[in-house]
Amino acid sequence: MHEEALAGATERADRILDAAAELLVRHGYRKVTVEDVAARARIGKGTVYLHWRTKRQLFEALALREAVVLAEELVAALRADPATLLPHRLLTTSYLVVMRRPVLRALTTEDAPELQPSGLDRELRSQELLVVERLFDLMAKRGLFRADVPNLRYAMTASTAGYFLLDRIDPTSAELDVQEKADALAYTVRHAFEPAEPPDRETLAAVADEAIAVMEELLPPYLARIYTYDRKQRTP
Amino acid sequence: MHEEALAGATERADRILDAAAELLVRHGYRKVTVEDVAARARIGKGTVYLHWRTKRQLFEALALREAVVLAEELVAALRADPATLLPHRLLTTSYLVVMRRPVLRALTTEDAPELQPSGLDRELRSQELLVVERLFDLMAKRGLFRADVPNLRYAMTASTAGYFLLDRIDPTSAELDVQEKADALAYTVRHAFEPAEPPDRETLAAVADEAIAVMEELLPPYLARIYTYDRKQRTP
DNA sequence: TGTTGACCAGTCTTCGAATTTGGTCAACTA
DNA sequence: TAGTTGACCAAATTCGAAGACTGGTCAACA
Repeated sequence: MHEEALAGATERADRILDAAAELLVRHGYRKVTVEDVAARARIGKGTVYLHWRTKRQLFEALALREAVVLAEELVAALRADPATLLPHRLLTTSYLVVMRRPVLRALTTEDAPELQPSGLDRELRSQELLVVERLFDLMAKRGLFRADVPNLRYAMTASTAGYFLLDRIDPTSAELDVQEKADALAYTVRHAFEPAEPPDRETLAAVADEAIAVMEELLPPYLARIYTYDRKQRTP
Repeated sequence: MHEEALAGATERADRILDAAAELLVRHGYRKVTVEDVAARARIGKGTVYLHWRTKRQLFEALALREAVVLAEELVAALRADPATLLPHRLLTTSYLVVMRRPVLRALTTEDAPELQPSGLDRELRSQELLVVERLFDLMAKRGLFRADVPNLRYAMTASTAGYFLLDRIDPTSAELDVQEKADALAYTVRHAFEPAEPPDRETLAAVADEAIAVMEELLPPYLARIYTYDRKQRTP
């Protein structure tokens, strides 16, 4: 790929990722072959390997692209209304985005251990963890969480996980529609972890800006990871 | 088995179930053979089939026996202190019992689809569901839950499930010890679903009695199912 | 009457062959 | 010459049949 074609290159990368996405939701990680993806993107198999070193990195790139979309949606929502930063709103927004995007849904629903974040290299992973950590700290410090929650991180994760995972286990939960579940989630988070009085408008706006900044810090390395050929990294 | 030996019979059933329990926690449902269980109980394999029609029913009996223990522990706790009926206390008590009893822990942790409640026959299952339903209604009606929770059942299930399932998925959560997790669970349920003011002592005691009655209704059919040979039922 | 283990049919495991697939690279094209 | 490709290879996966195992039965036994 020569300089001039770089734009076209990430364009092609996107086409490949589109193909991978389509096939992933239809057949699941295991049953999708690199050749299928290449064929669907109307390119040769070798060309796929000009973008990523392994099948796994290809699908990790797909997962990252979806993560970026999620982050961008959150940022957009925060810009439109800083009150989106309230934990229950942030959570339900995320929940709805995940459940409405087939790929994200497949990634959380289908347990493809190959695609779990553990597959990512340490730098990026720790960066991501750091962001979550920083967001939590930021929000906690600015009074978006009640101060006395024991093991806040764990409590949030555990209380929230069920909403994402339950349909996998208990078919009963399929009866409710996504919006109802989102409402239940919102209610739970709101009452379990938020203070009675939300912060006033100004601080909310200020913290939202900080949060946006933190999240946007994450995007460049993610984008780099998606579209830049990585000569070293080779997740084994 | 003649009349006189009936006591001895359930005694033997218990010995078999003990053997099954031991082997279940060690090797998991799949790897345990009926012959192993019989050998460990120092009886012939055929004898196992004098108690239950299938391997599956044997292990369902084991699961039921554990459920009975759980119910009894709850009843005991309720008798000792009616305030145990407060949702956050009821939940954490259950959680701690489950996590501290290897068999219950294995049954919830290890996903042996054969042992999921779905395996039980409709009558008993619906009876069990009915009990949960009735407990929920009872508690809701008497003010143990806040009145405005949307989809209370689902919200409770989803918010709670993560605490039982998370270690399976996210090894990070293994860092906290059981008591800390139980505390987090208690906090969450307490704030998410309970009213600011708990019911007064008297009504609490009264409702606890009702709850005990409801739960104890469940025990006889369970016990029957565990120890009575069932000539018809044959879960396919 | 109560117990058992030999026995049977169906299932699961094994393991080597055959096929598929991830990944490479020499040849090809524009 | 930069960029692309599909034939090619080794490794992994699937397939299939032989064999082993296990759930469940029941005639024989205690």
